[in-house]
Amino acid sequence: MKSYDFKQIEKKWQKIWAEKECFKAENDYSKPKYYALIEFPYPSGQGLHVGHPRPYTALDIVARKRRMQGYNVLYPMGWDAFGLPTENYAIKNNIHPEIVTKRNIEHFKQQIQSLGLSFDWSREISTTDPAYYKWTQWIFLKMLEKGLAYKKEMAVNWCTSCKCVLANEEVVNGVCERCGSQVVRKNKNQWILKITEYADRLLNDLDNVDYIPRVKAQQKNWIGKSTGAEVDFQTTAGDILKIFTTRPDTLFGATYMVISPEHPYIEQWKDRLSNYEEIAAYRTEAAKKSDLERTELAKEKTGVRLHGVCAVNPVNEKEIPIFVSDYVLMSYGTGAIMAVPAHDDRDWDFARAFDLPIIEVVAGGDPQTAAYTDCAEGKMVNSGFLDGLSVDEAKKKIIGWLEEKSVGTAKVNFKLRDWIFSRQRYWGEPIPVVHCPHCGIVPLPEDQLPLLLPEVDNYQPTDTGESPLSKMEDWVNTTCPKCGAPAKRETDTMPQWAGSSWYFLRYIDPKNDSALAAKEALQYWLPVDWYNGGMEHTTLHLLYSRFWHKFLYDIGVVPTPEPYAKRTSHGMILGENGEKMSKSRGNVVNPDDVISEYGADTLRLYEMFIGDFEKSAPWSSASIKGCKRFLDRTFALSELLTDGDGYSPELEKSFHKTIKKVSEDIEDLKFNTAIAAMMALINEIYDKKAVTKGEMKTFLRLLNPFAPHLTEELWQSCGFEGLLAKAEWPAYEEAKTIENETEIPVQINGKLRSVITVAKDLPKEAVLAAAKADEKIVQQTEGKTIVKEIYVPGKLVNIVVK
RNA sequence: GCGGGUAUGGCGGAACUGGCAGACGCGCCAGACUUAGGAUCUGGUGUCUAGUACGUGGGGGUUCAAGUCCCUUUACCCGCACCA
Repeated sequence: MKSYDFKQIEKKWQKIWAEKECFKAENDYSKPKYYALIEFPYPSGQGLHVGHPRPYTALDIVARKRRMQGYNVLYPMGWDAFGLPTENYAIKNNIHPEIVTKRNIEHFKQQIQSLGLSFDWSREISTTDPAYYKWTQWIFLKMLEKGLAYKKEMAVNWCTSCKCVLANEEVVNGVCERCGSQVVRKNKNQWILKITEYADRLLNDLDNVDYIPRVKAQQKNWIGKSTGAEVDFQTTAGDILKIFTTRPDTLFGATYMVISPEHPYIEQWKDRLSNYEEIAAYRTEAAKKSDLERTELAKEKTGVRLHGVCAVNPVNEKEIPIFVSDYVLMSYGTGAIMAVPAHDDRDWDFARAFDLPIIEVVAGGDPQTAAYTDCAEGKMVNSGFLDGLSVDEAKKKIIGWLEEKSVGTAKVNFKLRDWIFSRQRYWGEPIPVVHCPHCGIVPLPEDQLPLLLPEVDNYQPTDTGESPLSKMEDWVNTTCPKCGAPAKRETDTMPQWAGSSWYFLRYIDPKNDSALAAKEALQYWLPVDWYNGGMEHTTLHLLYSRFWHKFLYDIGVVPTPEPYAKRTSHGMILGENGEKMSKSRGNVVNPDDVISEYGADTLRLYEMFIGDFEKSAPWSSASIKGCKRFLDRTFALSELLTDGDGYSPELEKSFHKTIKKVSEDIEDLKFNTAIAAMMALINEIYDKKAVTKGEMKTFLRLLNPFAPHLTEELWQSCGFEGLLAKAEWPAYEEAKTIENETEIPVQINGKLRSVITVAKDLPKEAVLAAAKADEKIVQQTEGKTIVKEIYVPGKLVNIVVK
C-alpha cells in the first residue's frame, strides 16, 4: 500500500478552511452554542513541543464533533505572552521583549496551524497587546475600588549575588536558579489581592461545577478550610492572647501555649521578659532559616520559654507557660496556639522535648506514649463540665460556653493566602496607579487606560530591587490625577497570572474597545462549556481565574458565578525513555519533525491513541507507525468503494456500534478506545473487501475530528457533497447495535469450558438447557452432580458441579 | 506526615453497575508478492512443566464467579507540607 501525499493534502485543506472561514464562531445568538477552551500557551523561544498538541487535539475533536452536531462553536486561541523567560532572553541577547514575543508568537502560530486545529483565528488575542491589557488594568482598578487590592509590607526572595528580586519559581532549593547563590528574604511593599475574601465561595461553588475529582480535591485542599474556635487567653501581662484551634473540646488539656517567632507580643512584652535576649536570638535564628531548612528540621522541635509572662486557661483559671517556637506560623490563624500535647502530634513532640505535662482529655489512647489524635470514638475526661461527652458534643458545648463568657467564638480559618500580585519586572502589565504625596495611592482614571509599558533601554532589575521601570524618570514622574501635584507612577508590574485570569472572556468579544466584552455576547457564550488544561494550573491559574470571575460577577460584568462548567486535565507526554521531556535530558520530540515524516493527521491520531488521555504516556517512535498505517488503509478504502447508500447487511451492526462507541468515547475523554473501535471497523471492511458509499460517508465523518485533512480529501474525491467539516455527525440506532444472536460463555465452576450461540431474548430455562446440551459441557459434567446453575442474561452461564 | 493517583503480555494500553482477562496498536514469528524490503498482504503471538495447569505488584478474605469488592502489605508518580 502506498503512503498518501499528506504534505500536499494537509496544506490544501488548511488553506481551504481558512479561506472559507470554516471555524469562525458565528454571532448568531439564536443557535445553540458550545464554548470549548484549552489553556493558551506561553510562546517560549523553544517553540512547540509534542506535549502541546495533546490537549489541543482533544478539544479540537470535541469542537469539530459539536459543529457537526449543529452547534455554534467557539474554539479560540491566543498567547499568554508576558513573562520572565522572554524578559531574561531579552536581557541576555539585548533585544526588546516585544520583538522576542512577536517572533515567538509567529513561530508558535505557524506550528499550531500546521496541526489543522479548528481554532477561530479571527479571535486571536495576546495578553501583551495594549488593547488587551487595558482591560487587565481595568479589572485591577475595579478591585482596588472595591477594596480587594491593597499594598502591604511583605517578604520577597532576594538573590544576594544578582541583587534582585526573584519569583518563587526562580528559587530552586533555596538558591538562585541562575547563579546558584543564596536567596534571602527581604521586606518590600507589595500589592496584594484579597482572594481569601472569596475562599468560602471558591470552595462551596465547586459543588456546582463538573470538574474531574482530582481537580476538585486539589482545590479543596489548597483552600484548606478548618472549622474551630478562637479562644482568648488572659495573660499575666494583661494582654489577651488570641489563639485558633480546631479542637476547642480539648481546652482542659492545654498545658502550655506557643507563639510564633514573628508574634508582635514579643516586642510588646520586651520589658517583662527576663530572657528577652535569648528569645530575640531565637527569633533571628528562625528568620535566617530558609524554607528548605525549616522543612528539613521539621522533625526537631525547638523553642524558648517566655520567662516573665504566663497565660491563664479560661476554663480552669490555671496559669500555663508560653513558649516561642517556629513550628507556629504567623501567617496562619492568630500566630499563636494552645498546646494540647495529649492529642496533637506536634504539641506532643514539643512537650517531650521540653518535659511539659501531658493531660489526657479524650479517653481511648495512651497519651504518654503517643498523641491520640483520632478521637472520634473517645469520651471526654479530666474536663470538668465536658466529662462524659463525645468529642462532637464537647465541641458544641464548649463553644457555647466560650461565647457565653465572651472569651471565645466559633471561627473558620483557611490555608489559602492572599495573592501577592506585584513583580519588580519589566515585561508585565504596569499597575495603573500613581503615588501622590498628598492623596496617597490614586488610581488612573479609566480614560487613561491602557497605561502603556514605556520603552526602556535596559530591562535589568535594579540593585535596590525596584522594577526596571523605576529608572524611567520621564515615565515615573507624572502628575496626580486627583490634585495635579507632581507624583510618581507605580513601577511594579503584574504577574503573568493576571492576563490569563480573564482571557476566556476576551475571546467572546476580542475587538471591543468600550468594554472587556459586550453584555449580550457574554450572556450567550458563558460559561465555558469545556475547559481542559494541565494539573499544574489547578491551584494557581484555575483558582485565580475563578476568583476574578466571581469578582466580575459581583460587580455585574459577567452573568455567571462560575467561568467553567466542566474542567478536565490531560496527562503529560514523556520522552521515549519514560522521563519527562526536557532539553537537558535530550529526549524532546519536535512536532515539526513528526509532521514532516508522517503528517499532522498521524501526529494527532497518535497523540490521541497513545494511552489514557488523563495519564502520562511515553512517546514511542515505533508505535506511531501503526497510526500512519491505519490512515494509509483509510486512504486506500477508495479502491474498495462500491455503489449503495446504505450499510451492507454484514457490516450494519458494526457501523451502528462504532458510531455509538466513538460518539460516547469522545465525551468521556476516551479517545484511545474510540480510535481502537475505528481500527477494528476498518479491519472488518478489509475482510469483506468492499465498502459502500454510505459506509464510507459514515466512516469519514467519524474519523474526521481525529484526522481532518485526510478525511476531507477523501470526502471530496469520493464525490460527496460540501465540506466534510460541515457535514452532519452520524447517527446510530440503539436497536441496531444489539446482536440478535449472542455468544454466551459457559463455565463450569467458574472456568470457561465452552461457548454457545443463542438468540438474544431466549429465556433462562432454554439457555441453560442449551448450555447443558453442549457437547463439551456434557463431556465434562458426566458423572458429576450439578449443584447450581447460574445464568446472567446476555452474559454467561456458570454450572457448579461436584 | 496529609491529600490524590498508579501497578495488567516483550512494549503502549483495553476490560460497562463483579460475568469469556489481554480489545486496538507496536514488536516478534512464519508465509506470500518482490531484484530488493525498514513497503504491502495473509496467518500466528499471555506463560509454562502443555494441563481438568498457571496468570492482572505481594499476602489473606467475600462470592457460583474478583483486575474489579473487603482487609492487609510493597513499590513508584503527582500535589501540599509544622495550617494548630
